[in-house]
Amino acid sequence: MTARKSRHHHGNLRATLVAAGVVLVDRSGPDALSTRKLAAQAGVSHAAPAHHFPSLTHLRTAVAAEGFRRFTAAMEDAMGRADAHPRAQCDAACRGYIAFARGHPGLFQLIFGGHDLVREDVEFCAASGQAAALLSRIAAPFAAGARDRAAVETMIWAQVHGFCSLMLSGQLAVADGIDPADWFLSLPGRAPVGSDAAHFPLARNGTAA
Amino acid sequence: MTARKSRHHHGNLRATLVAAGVVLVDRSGPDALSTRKLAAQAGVSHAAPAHHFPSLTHLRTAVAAEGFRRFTAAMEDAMGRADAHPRAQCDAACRGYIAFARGHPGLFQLIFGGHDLVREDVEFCAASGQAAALLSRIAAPFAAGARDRAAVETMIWAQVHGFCSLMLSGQLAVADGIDPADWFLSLPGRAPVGSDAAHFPLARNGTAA
DNA sequence: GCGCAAGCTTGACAGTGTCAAGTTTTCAGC
DNA sequence: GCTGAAAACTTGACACTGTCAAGCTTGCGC
Repeated sequence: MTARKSRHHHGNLRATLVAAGVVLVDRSGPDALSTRKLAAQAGVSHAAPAHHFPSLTHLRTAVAAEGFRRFTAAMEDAMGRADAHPRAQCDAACRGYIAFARGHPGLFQLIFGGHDLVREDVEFCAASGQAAALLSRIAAPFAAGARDRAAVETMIWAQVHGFCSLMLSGQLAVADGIDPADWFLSLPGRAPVGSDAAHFPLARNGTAA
Repeated sequence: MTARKSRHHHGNLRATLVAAGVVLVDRSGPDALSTRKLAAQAGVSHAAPAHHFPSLTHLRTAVAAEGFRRFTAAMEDAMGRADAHPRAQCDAACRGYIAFARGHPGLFQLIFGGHDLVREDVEFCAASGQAAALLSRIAAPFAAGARDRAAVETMIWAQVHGFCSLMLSGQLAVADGIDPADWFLSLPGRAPVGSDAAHFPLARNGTAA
């Protein structure tokens, strides 16, 4: 189905470019993305991508959207293999978060690293919105009111995201032989805390509830 | 002293390039950095920077080192204007952290955004080491043992850094009219928590100690 | 005053994104 | 089943990028 014979029309160029872009970013980082490289890899001329993406920024945005989908999938995957208990689900999501950042640093940095993206792109918004919705769902059991909910969401996200971000930028060295996710989950005072006593199997100081 | 007349020798090119680089990154983001642009701005030929920096990555690293120095200065400045109490110092450092991220998003992303940098550069290591040392000093009063100290450091840094990082990448919208630093400092469960009761003027649930 | 090294220039090269114009293919409407 | 128009792709060009190889200019130690 892909590139039957070697015709003038590729038939599926847009998807091919995005897929190749994901691989390239994953391997060589966000800055390695190049319309000409992807065009060559897809076997088309250097200007072909321009007919599917108005600019490199748009192509980068499409790759980032796919990155967001895989990011969400990483969390959902970890959650699917965990207990249904709210705290276990939250911990699992954090594990998925950290695993994605470690396994796909290029995509992680493309998504969160402040690169030039078309932030109002509908596909990108949908993909990032799904990730945000997942975080929101995880935070819900730990919050009473709307303000609590925003606060708990922010804390969960900020903590795990800051941990990943610092780890990737080399500012936070985790000792050899220690799994970063284990280390993160063992940190005292990790969110959610506060009004979540009912869903919190371990008390804040490490003693059983 | 700068560029006397218009001589062949600039006299202070290295420092001039870094200074112009800081301004450029501050204005237009890390990706706008270009040896030719800086050369033109300094009034020298396009290949002149190569005699002071082996590659663009080295120039970028020098700019990042200066960025780290200003980042540290922003925290120290806020701390200087705050009470000497450990908790007040920690809060002030967070305010400085957030103020720097908001005021200089380009430099913040250059430093922490996973860009290509010469991480073993001595000047860069010194600059980033000073920031880490400051964080360590702030965390010290809240930690009992060595493991606690690393954990508290990690939590403080991860929380505020994640908050800033998500804010800059547009994933975390702070309501209009609310100061992001105020909102962050008001979050329940913010580190340091745990063994810091003696230095914690407010109890964890918001009631006075 | 001389010589040499450092600092800077000029020119070139391969690579990039983007535009304009031309060619090929697909497909809807008759 | 043909036709014309639109979509898909190519070719060529342009300005821009980082980097290299030469050569020129200047300052400074001797």
